[in-house]
Amino acid sequence: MANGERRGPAHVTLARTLGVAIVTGEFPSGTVLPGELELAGQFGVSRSVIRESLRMLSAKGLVESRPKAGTRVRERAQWNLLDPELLAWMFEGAPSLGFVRSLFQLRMIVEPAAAELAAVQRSAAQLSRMGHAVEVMAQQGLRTQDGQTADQRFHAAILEATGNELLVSLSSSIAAAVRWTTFFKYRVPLQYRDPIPLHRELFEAIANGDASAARGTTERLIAQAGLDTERALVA
Amino acid sequence: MANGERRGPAHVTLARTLGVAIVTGEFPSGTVLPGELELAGQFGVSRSVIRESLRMLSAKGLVESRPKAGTRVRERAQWNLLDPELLAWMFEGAPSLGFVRSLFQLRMIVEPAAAELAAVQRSAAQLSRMGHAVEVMAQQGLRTQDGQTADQRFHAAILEATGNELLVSLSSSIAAAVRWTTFFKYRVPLQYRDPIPLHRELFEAIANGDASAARGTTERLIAQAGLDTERALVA
DNA sequence: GCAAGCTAATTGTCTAACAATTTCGGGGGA
DNA sequence: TCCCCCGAAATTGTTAGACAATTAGCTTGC
Repeated sequence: MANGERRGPAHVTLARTLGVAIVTGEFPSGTVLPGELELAGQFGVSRSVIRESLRMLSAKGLVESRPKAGTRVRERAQWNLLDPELLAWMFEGAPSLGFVRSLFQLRMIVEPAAAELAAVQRSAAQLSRMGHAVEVMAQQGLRTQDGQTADQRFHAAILEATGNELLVSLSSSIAAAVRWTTFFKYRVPLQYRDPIPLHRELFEAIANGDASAARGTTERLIAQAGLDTERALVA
Repeated sequence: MANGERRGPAHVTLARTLGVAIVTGEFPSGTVLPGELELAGQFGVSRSVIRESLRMLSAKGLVESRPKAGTRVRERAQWNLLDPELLAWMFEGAPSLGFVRSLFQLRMIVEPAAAELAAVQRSAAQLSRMGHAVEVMAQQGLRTQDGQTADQRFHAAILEATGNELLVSLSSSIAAAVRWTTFFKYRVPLQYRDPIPLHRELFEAIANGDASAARGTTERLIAQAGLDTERALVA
C-alpha cells in the first residue's frame, strides 16, 4: 500500500479498512463499491490484493460480487455479526447504544445458561483454572492488563466447562466485543462497583455445583457490567 | 476446475471443497495443507483461485497462512463455528451426535429467551407475518418445500421481533444448521409427532403477549425436535 | 550444546491479458 | 404505449508468469 499503515499482509489490512468502512456506514447496504481496478488505484495495490480482500469480506457476508453488477454491500441482517473480526470492526467506529444493548442482552441470555451448565459439568482441572484466574484478578485488579486477561481466562474456562463447542465459539465472539466495551469503560473516569466479589461468588457456586446460584450470580454480574458500560457510554 | 462440479465462481466451490475436507477431519488441526502451487495442480485451477479460496477459509478462522510455513489448519476451537456456511459444511459430512446435541442445547438456550422477548416486543406487522406462516405450515405440512420455508419464515419473524440484531444473526446461523437436521430427519421414515399444534400455541402466546407461555412452548418445541432428530440419527 | 547466520521454500504481490457473465439500453413488434 | 427480445459493453472471473518478502530449518562456528 502506498500509505504503509499496519503490518501484516496487505489483503488483511485492506480487508479491515474496507470492512470498517462498511460497518460504520460509509458504504450503506445496497451500495455498489468502486470497481476492483478503481479500488486498486485508490489504495495503491494490485487487483489481486483487492480481490483477496473482497473474498474475505464476502466470506463474512458483508458483500457479494457479480460480473458486470460489481460488488454490492449486503443487507446488515445478512452480515455474520458474530464473526469476531467483524465485531472488532464494529467497535473501531463508535458503536451505537442500541448495538451495545443488544450485546448485553445476548450475554444475559447465553452466559447465565452457560454458568448453569458449567456448574454441573466442570472438571477438576477446569475448576482449578477458574480459581487461579479469580486469584489473579483479585490481586491485580481489573484495570491492569494482567487482571483483564485473567478475567477473560476465567470466563473462557467457564464456557469450556459447558462442553458445548458452539457455546465456546459464540462466547469467544462475545468476548472479543466485551473486551472493547471494557476498554471504553475504563477510559471514562467514573467510580464502578468492584466486580471481584461477584466473580468470587460465581466461582464458589460453580465449585459447589450449585447451578441456580451460578445462574443468579452471572445475571447480577452482567447486569452490573451493563449498567456500568452504559453509564460510560453516555458520559 | 477440471472436474466441473457445481456452478458459480470457482473460488466458491473450491472453498467449499477445501472447507468440507477440513471440517470432516480429512485435514486435522495442525496439518499443513499442500502448497498453493500443488493445490492448483490438483484441482486444475490457477493459483489465484486457490489463494482466493484460502482467504475465504482464513476469514472463517479455519486456516492461517504464513510465508515459508504454508497454510495450516487452526485449532477447532478457533473456527467460527457459527458461520452459516461453515455450519452447512459440517453437515455435508455426517455430523457427530455430540455436535447435534450441542446445537440443540444452544437452541434450547437462545430460542426460548427470544420467544419471550418477541412476545413483549412484536409489532402488528410481524405478528401478521407469523400468523400467515403458521397458516401455510398447517396447510402444506412440514414435509413439503413450501411448508419448510414457511416454518423458517415463522421463526425468522420471531427472531426479528426481538429487535436484537445479534440474536437475528445468531439464529440465522442456527437456522442454516436446523435446515440440515430436518433434512436428515425426513430422510428417515419414522413417525414423528406433529409439530404444527405447538407452533399454533407459540403463535398465540406471542399474539397474547404472554412471555412465559412463549418460553415454555418454545422449550417443548425444541425438545420435541431434538428427540425426533436424535431418533433419526441413530436409526 | 547453543547461537548466529545462511539458504531455500513458501506465501505475498504485481502485471497483463483474455474469458465469462449479465446488466442495461435500444430496437422491433404487438 | 407497452412489452419482449436481443446485442453490446462493462465488470468480475480466470489464467500465466515473474519477482519480492518472509521465515523455518539447517549449517556453521563458537
